Amino acid sequence: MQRMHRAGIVLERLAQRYPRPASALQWQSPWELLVATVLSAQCTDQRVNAVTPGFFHRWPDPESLAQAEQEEVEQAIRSTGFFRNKSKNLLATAQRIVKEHEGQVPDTMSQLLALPGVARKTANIVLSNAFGHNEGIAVDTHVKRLANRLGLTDAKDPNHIEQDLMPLFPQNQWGALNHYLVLFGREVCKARSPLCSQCPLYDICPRYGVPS
DNA sequence: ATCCCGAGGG
DNA sequence: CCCTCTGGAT
Repeated sequence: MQRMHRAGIVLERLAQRYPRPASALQWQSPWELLVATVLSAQCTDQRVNAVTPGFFHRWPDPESLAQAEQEEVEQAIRSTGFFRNKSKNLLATAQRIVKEHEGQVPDTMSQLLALPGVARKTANIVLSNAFGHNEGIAVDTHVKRLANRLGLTDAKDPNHIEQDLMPLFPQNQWGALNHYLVLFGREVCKARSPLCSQCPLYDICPRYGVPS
């Protein structure tokens, strides 16, 4: 089966499984989505959701966070792990947004990548979900794993995987696509003991029924 | 012990 | 390509 055809089925079936890809859009602003995405690194969304209400009440926009002390940011996000890196980067990002983008989260790839702590995965999430720009596909550990299992790519480097995936999917609604892929990887095509018996893609998966 | 919706640096 | 950063859940 050709990869293009396989990708079409992936999109169609996952759209059925996740009919309302709104949870990535639960955030009120690009700023909230950016912060939540940064916090989600190596951390479950449950723990992210535990700290975001307090965070956004205290620092609702880049202007307010830009004036914070790193110490208080660390305390606020401690439970999400990597808190020193995350707080330093978020603080510097907020200050840069105030200084160079008039307090608004930028909406271009190059401007997002220039923010400390923001690489392609985070930039793609923000571009596709906050701004509706279909510039790239967000490749995290989940997407990396499932794309390989489904035979959509043989690459291991996330940037190569993204280049392999982009031509396979119609270049629209990538916000929803990014959401589907991450959810599916987390909930079904799990790293250990994947739920193949419940998988909507088992019949097109080269790995279905193949031991280990 | 091991893993989790990454990014930066060597 | 490798390593490090982190707490919390299991």
